[in-house]
Amino acid sequence: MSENVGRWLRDEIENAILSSEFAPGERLDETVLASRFGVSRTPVREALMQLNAIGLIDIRPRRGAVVIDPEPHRIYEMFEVMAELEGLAGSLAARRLDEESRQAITAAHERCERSAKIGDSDAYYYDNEAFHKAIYAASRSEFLEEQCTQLHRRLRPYRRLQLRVRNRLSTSYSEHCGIVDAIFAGDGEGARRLLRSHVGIQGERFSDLVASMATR
Amino acid sequence: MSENVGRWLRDEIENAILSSEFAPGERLDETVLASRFGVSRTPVREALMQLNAIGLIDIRPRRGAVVIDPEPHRIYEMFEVMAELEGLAGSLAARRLDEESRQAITAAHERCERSAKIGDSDAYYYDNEAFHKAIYAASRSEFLEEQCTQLHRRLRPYRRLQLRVRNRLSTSYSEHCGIVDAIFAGDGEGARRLLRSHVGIQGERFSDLVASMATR
DNA sequence: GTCAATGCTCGTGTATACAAGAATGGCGCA
DNA sequence: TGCGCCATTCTTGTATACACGAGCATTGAC
Repeated sequence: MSENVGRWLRDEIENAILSSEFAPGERLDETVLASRFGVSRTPVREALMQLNAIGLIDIRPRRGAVVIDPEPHRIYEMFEVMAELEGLAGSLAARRLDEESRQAITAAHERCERSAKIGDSDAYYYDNEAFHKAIYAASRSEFLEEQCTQLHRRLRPYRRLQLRVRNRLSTSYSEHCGIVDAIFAGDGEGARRLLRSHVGIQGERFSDLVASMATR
Repeated sequence: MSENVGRWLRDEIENAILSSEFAPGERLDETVLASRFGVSRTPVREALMQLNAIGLIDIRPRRGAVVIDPEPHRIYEMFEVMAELEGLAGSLAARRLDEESRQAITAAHERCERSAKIGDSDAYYYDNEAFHKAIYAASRSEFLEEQCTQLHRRLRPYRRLQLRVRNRLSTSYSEHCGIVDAIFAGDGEGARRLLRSHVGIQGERFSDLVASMATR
């Protein structure tokens, strides 16, 4: 439990939304949430305000809060921006790589390899997240790291859906290999280009996304 | 005045911070703010929470809120990310340009020309902002537009300082010309490259920034 | 004289009460 | 029987009260 109830609640509700326990479009009643978590309405309101600022829910005056239900084209736009930021992180990482970051990336990359080899999509999901976070950290730009982490969080549910697509696991891993090589070789532009196409969703991957969103 | 007091207050306090009325490092007392704006502490707290989420202030439990005083290297990182996002916006704008966006960009560009010619740095400051926003809109990516607008807002005070630097006005305008040419020619990669170097702060422009921050 | 501990005061964190607006259901009229 | 308007109820928005924690000052002891 975090230092104050509001932040703790924000994390709780955020996780509930990201894990689809609170479905998109669902109304979030302050009183219901308050009794569910055993607190008063005040910290619930604080948590909702923060989620509103993050962009996870929509609060309309006198109308209450609802979980945002983003349209596919908006998800696409978010991936587009994510690709750009990850590309920047990769290019900075390649230029600024130090021993510590190199080890962190290597470790995460090897965990991805194991998960991909045995085809464990859940394990790969977590290892993949660690891999990308290692690259954010290696960029040595705190602000960029924060922005990437935040956007990554919001896109988390859709990333998970993507991994279900046939062959995506091994494709993803082989793309990781190229990215690691570029970063370790100090090839900033190469890392940028590879990360951009790794993260972005072009062509049939967009229809995969739409399809998986429809059947969820 | 906005629909609810909290949002109105957020804007008021945000403007006060961005215009340096509330200096970096300054303590924001809830009671003082409440009496100053003639409201109770509740909406003040809501506004502060939102500003905290945006990243303009820092709220520590039982310690209250202080205006964030970003270090120069962090400002640099923010410009670095901004450059990347604007580059993306420019490349998308070049590929997706329609008549409406073309006219908006042209209009803003011509206003910049007038302000630059007469050396009116304040007018140029506003026209420049409109110019960049026209490019965000031309990208036809709502999410990217939001992200750019938000980051632009946070960097606003420093942009203003930068314009004070000798010759920056005319240099900036001539860079705009190249950007407009690239976008109108449908040259996405050219627009991206030019915008990145236009927005980013490399070399001596970083020391200019640090110097202007110190003497403000 | 200096350092540490305790107590007081100020300010934030949470709860609750009250008011205002929006939505829904019922009743009346066409 | 259907549509529209009014009233009631529910939910949010704001205010205020109370409690807890942190910081600072003062006093006592070494």
